[in-house]
Amino acid sequence: MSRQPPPLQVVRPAPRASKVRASAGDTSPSSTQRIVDSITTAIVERRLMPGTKLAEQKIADIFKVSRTLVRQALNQLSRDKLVTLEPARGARVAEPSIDEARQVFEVRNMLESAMIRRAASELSDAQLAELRAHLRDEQAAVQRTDVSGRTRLLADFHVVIATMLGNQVLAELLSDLVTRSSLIALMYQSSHSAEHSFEEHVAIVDALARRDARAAVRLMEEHLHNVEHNLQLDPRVPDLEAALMPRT
Amino acid sequence: MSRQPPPLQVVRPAPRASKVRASAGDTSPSSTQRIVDSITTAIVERRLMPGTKLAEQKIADIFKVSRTLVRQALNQLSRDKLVTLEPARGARVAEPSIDEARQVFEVRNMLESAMIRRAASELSDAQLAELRAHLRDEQAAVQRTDVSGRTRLLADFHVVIATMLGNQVLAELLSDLVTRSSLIALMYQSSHSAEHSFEEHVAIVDALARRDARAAVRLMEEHLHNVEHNLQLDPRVPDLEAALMPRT
DNA sequence: GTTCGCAAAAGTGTATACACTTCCATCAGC
DNA sequence: GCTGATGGAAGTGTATACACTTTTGCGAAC
Repeated sequence: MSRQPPPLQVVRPAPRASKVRASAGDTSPSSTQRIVDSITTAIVERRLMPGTKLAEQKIADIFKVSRTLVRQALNQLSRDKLVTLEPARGARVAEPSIDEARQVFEVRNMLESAMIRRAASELSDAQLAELRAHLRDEQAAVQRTDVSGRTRLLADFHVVIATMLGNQVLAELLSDLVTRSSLIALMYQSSHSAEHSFEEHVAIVDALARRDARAAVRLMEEHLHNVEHNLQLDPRVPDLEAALMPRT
Repeated sequence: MSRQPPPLQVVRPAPRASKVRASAGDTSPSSTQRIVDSITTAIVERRLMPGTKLAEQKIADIFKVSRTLVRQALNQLSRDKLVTLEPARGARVAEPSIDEARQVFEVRNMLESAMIRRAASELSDAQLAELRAHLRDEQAAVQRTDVSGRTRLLADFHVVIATMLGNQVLAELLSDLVTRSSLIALMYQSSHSAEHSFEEHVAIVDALARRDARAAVRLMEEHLHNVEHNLQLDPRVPDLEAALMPRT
């Protein structure tokens, strides 16, 4: 009867975490980073559900390292707001609140509308071509119903633009926010389809190609609005259930 | 002859770190957080200069804890970009590049212009009164040439507005960026006086009180522009010096 | 007098040990 | 049968140990 998810399934090593962080040719990422990336990917790809307990020793066993490194990883993840740490109670996959979701999307809107405005005037034709290539990847992933790949690609779209503008600070910030958004979408079962997101991305790039800044901004704002408002944010079922089943 | 700063002066415990982070009545902050706050404050208040080596054992001795907790703190600080970690070489106070400075201010501009626009329409009269109170504190600190207090208050101005808008996510993000800006200002000797910043803050609040969103946005953008462009960002002295004295 | 090499010292990276808190099952008392 | 106490199991928090890397100082060779 418990709504509590199962206590930690297998965390497979991530295929390739397209992290913005590791800038240069980091040939051998640290063990800690490996763990962070694996857990991040597992969360974004829905293999780890919100609320799942992340016991240090179990993760340590899986990755064959000591708890020391696992703790470092969990600390990093908690700063990203992907896991929550309760003193002496351990770590679990975060369960972002409705309010937090609202705030994340508000900040994304602030950043991304300004970003896309600049993109319309500053991106080179070559960069636009790269964006189109990214869109093709998105489409391919959507068509072959590659859920994890498509989730990552749809999220990366936003980060790629930031990177193209040459602003690493922005790219890292946005990377965090986009990852958080994925967790939020996962938590509040979005009815916004991947196809829909993809099409909106296409429209945005088209506007960029026309150098139509106003349209691009409008389309980006609509896109974010759609993603946010297709979440099941109404405190209906969750509230009742949460009220009847206080999690310990 | 070395331009290298002295190898770590005393890190006095911080007086009061007005961190956005600790939300509720955190009566006993963890040791790790104590260290993070102390070092952060020390950096912002210019008691620790960029490039200063932060040896784990020395810090551990100062705070009377084990290296374990110091490492946790240094990891957090490196995520805030206040400290740079080089594998097997240890931690030093970060020396943000000119390019990073540019990017930080660009992101701040994106966030804060959108923020101040919302503030103009959404802040209550009571909140505006609070802002005025904050301005009085700023003025007092400026007048009595309380360097550390004034630095903190001038930075807090921006975070306070974010908090008033009820967006914790924005407030935390901005808090990080503002702290980074302090380190940047410290590194590139700003010629922008505290008095000048204070006066610009007053003008911004005046515009908010008139509910003049456009003026508020314009003033905020000018303010950030002034702060940024009064930095000695021209790669003149630093470049030559750096070229002649490669840091090991 | 300068440069190179080597060994000791200092410092970081990871694992492990142990104290202490929380969780959970069992059992006595009602 | 139910409630509440109790002891152990599990898990987290911090310190310490030890391997390995970088740095530094000294002396030999040129």
